[in-house]
Amino acid sequence: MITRRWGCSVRIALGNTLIDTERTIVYFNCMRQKDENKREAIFTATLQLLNEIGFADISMSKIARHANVSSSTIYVYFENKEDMFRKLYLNVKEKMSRGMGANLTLSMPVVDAHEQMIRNLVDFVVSNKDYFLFLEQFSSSPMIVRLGLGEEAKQMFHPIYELIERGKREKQLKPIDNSLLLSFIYYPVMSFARSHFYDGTKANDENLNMVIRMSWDAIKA
Amino acid sequence: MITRRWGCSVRIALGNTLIDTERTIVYFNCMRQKDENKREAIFTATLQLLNEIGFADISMSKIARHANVSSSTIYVYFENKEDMFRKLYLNVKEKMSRGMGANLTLSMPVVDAHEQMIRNLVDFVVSNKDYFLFLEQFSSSPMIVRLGLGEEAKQMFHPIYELIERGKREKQLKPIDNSLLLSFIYYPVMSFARSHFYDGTKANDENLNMVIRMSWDAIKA
DNA sequence: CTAAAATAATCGTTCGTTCGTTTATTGAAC
DNA sequence: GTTCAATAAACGAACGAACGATTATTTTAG
Repeated sequence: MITRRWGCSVRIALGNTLIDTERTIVYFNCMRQKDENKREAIFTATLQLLNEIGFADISMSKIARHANVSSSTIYVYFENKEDMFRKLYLNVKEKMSRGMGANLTLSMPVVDAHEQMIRNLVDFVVSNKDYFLFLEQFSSSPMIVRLGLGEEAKQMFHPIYELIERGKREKQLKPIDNSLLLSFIYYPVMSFARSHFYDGTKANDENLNMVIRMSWDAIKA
Repeated sequence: MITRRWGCSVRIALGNTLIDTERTIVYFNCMRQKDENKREAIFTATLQLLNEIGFADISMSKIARHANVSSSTIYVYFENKEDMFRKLYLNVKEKMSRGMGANLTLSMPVVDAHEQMIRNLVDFVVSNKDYFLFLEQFSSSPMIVRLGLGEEAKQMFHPIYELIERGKREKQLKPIDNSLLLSFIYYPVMSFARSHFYDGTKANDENLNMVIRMSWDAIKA
């Protein structure tokens, strides 16, 4: 990682102090950079294969073939298979969490924030089918528990929990467990998304407005 | 399957006609019966292992070991791995479907039938954790599509669809897509069940009554 | 030149499945 | 009641293929 070089005169900035030296032994970095496109290619290939053939039939060699890299290259970026799945999940979960919390402010009335959040969720899921299918599959598998990602999973809903807490404080929402409220915000939307992909129930404006109204009817105080 | 025997005199019933013969070659069955306990043991072992290690790490040899049979014995009862998963799914799905439709009559008011159905669902899931976890995992995997069980999956909800159709006819429920109504009946309950198992949100009477009320508020006309 | 990225070749292991043999159960014959 | 022949259940061993991971080597960028 570190290469030794001789005889340079250098100026080093240490905070506000500048140090000039001559004929100093200088150590500096000259490592080859990782190609972040490859990490992304591996992630993308894994997502596509997982949604096509599932955890039962996926393998490192198939992922490598699909990503156009050598299977051993994967081990440059990840410790092992489990580590790759873990990092992929954290990556996708983070995007999903950001997606659902977009354009939300504390100054919005709770009812408007609720509507915005459901629109965010549907937008994100419909335009990121791979992420959605992966999250459904991963969250339903025992892997999420075995990799110790149970708490991470809950963290995904942080934007929803914030909204819920405020809604309860402002007496707009029922004063009940967060998990019960979540059951009527997040999960119906995921079901709606699945219908959109599999049953052809179009996620059109009319249906989306209905989902928003039904969810609100369920959770409002 | 068929054993040949000589010199019997037999009487054969063909509809109403009786045919007597002497010194006829007679073929009849004397095969060893399959031990249905073994089929059940294989199913049970598969369920437990799937919910413990998932589709990624399960194997026929592990299943066999866990079920106390030889791995080759599994192939007496099932054509191959896929066939076993298919039959296991159909088996569990059928039980789930029966469970959710218990004690429902067409003479009940829709609101009461709705309550009964949610109670059925929670009862079934809470007392059949293995079935619940398996159905969640299987339904979220691409296997259900690849095995051509997409239509079978919808059939599971037949009791709910019947209730929904009647509710719409009687103007008790919103006149919207079945899938939207399903999103606020079935899926919140599954979410509730998962909270029960993982988050310790007890599926007590208070919470259950709340889920029933919230679901009804969402779907009522 | 160096060092890490990237790879091809290969490791021992496990996979799903099949094979050949043994075991258990059957109704008929004795 | 005991044997008998017959057949499928049941099994242990073994198959080639593929697995996840490692090693040795080459390529590439600074």
